Amino acid sequence: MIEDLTPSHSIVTRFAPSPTGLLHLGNYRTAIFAYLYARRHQGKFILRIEDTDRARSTKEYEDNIIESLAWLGLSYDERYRQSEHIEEHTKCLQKLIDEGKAYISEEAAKDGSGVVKSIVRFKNPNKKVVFKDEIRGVIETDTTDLGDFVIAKSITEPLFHLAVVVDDHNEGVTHVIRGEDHIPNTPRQILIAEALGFSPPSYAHLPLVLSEDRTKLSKRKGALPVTAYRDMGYLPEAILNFMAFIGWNPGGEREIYTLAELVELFDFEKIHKGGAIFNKEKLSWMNKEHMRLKTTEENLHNVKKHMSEYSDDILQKLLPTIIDRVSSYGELSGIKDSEFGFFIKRPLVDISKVIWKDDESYITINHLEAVYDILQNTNFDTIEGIKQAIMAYAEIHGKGSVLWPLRMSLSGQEKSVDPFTILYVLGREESCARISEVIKQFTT
RNA sequence: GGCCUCAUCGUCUAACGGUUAGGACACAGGCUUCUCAUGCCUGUAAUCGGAGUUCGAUUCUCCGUGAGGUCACCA
Repeated sequence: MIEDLTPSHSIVTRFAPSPTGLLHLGNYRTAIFAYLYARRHQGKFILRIEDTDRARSTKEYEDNIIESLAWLGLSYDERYRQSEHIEEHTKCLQKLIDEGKAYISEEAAKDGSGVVKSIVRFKNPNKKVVFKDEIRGVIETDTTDLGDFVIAKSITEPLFHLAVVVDDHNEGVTHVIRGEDHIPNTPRQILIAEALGFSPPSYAHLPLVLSEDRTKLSKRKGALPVTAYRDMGYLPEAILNFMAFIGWNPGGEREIYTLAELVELFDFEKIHKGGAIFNKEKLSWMNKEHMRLKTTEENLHNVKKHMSEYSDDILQKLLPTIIDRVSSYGELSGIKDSEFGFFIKRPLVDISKVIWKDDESYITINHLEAVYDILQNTNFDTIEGIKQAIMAYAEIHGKGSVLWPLRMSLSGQEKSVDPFTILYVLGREESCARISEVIKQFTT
């Protein structure tokens, strides 16, 4: 299941989510960038499930992360749970204590239970920490006001900062790519790394994905999990393309790229520093662009999932029209009845609406009968052929006068797909049946 | 509030000292059209402010202002 895809591992990046809730799209953008950077340099991409908070981590959330990454097509070379490395963490913790760089402190638990716990605090050397961020340049912090921060709940219960530093080092992570909200954490982690004798990795802090109000995107601001987009019928290619373009751009005016192309072009230099708002309208547009890039087979497959009651024959013939009318496959569930329902269910036609503008009803009947006759000798193999046959007549007698009644008779709707497509999809038999039905209504 | 980070159309962005500041989304108008939807064309719209540096600043520096992030025995 876990496969090693790459021969050279000079660059190692990781995505380190915490399975304590459903991760939203913004969280996954970090994974996209880490993936892109690793693949760009034929490096290694690791998925590390950060479950040191055992109480809040669940298998369900972990599975969702794995599922989401798989759907997006972000393959990793290694996967593990941080909890599997607790021995390593404890070893490092002990080393720090032995060397006087950390100490055990007996303190009352913060949960108010009154229990006294032996937490481990890091002995802050109170120095200035300077690191060069790949995106932001030199960042300098005086760590004095951090105090002796807690690095473990107990010797066997490591906390975030310690676990991250030890794991990144042991896994040979060369580039820590994460959100800007981690900048304040970086000095602490560098301090721990130095105390352990590790040379810290490079850091690249990404600009945040923002909600409409310009604050960090979050679930309560309406951010959805990746799997929700999957279920709404979005294309992973579009999600990838769109998210990669929030805060990054290869330059130039082209906007639609495949994952492979993004890998080719990815580069820290072009990453923005400022946060960017997640714009779902543009995501819709981009999704539609990617739908257009899909093969007929792929689109048919995806459309079927949302229009299961339609026959393969209808779907196949109607596909271009269907794709034109939605920007995600999921939208089909909402519009299929009103837009396409008449294809599978013969409509009730209100003959008062079949007449074009001020035409006399006998004119409408004549046109309908004429079209009916034309259809008898028309080849139904292509829309174009049908159109030519009908238009030869309609051009002479007035397009509206002929086409409107035709379309109304076929669809029963004032607004619908054009009559030629309807004819093509319905076929001669059903089309003529509907036309003669309307003629019959007029004459009785 | 302390510390940190950031700043081009409403939004996503291009421009790495010299452009009528370009593109896309959205919006508005028009064309195509039997209707709807597509498609095509056009338009509205931005360099936060102030000092420098420079022959010349969106671009470099500083100061403001504004915005965001972060200050857990979460990650």
